[in-house]
Amino acid sequence: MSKAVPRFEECCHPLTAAALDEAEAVVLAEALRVLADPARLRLLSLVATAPDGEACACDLVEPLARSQPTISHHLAMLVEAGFLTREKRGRWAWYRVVPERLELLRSALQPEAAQA
Amino acid sequence: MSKAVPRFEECCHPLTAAALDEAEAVVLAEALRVLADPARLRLLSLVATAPDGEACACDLVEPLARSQPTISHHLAMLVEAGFLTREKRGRWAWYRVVPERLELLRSALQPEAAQA
DNA sequence: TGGCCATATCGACAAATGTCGATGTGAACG
DNA sequence: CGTTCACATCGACATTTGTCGATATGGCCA
Repeated sequence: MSKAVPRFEECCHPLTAAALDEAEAVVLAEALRVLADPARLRLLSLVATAPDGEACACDLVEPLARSQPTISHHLAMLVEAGFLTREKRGRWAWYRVVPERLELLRSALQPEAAQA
Repeated sequence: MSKAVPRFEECCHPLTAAALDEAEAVVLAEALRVLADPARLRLLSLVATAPDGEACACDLVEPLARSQPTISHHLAMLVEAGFLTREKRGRWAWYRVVPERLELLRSALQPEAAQA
């Protein structure tokens, strides 16, 4: 489940510009799959709307109504996929969204996108 | 796997505007999950780039390198989720993309989206 | 009408995934 | 130091999912 080099640029060849080959489709699908889960969408949403744009993992377990290991697992997936960054301060882990990563995905869904 | 009323409007509350509740997250995740597969992304891409914006199912099996039932299954999912429309003409089934549906999804990933 | 063709549906199965409880790790604090 | 706390990792398990071959459906044509 871990990649040496997350190839984000390859991720988002626009769907409607040219037919995707299998390799491109796999990379894009992996990115979308990370978002295609209610728990991870809510985590992303919670972090995005948190004061100062960052949220502590300790504040994310309760609202999700899932166990702490499960939350930790989902956060790790979001970080590995580049949608979140993690900064450990003392005993706590703080998360921030990476807007550029979301924008990259959006560009793949864009009609007639000029990926230049 | 079939819904009486596909609630597309509920689908795409912007992630970064307000924290998603579980129900909203489930709907959005379902939409993303449909796209989070290489075969379905390639189908969408093939239809989008086809001449006159429509493609016959008969031309989609070979490039995908999967069996005919598998292609049919993925096309059905894309239609049910609203990303494609199907029109049966004679013995053939013709598919078209629904750009508004993709745009709806894009709006959910939009930072600071004004969903008004 | 009978056969062929394109597509959809069915049933099955291996692989992937979300979830949990138990446990490991490492920082802070008395 | 030993304890506590926040978080990550591990191992397990039930469910979901992508895929296939076999078969059903329904239009077209000789």
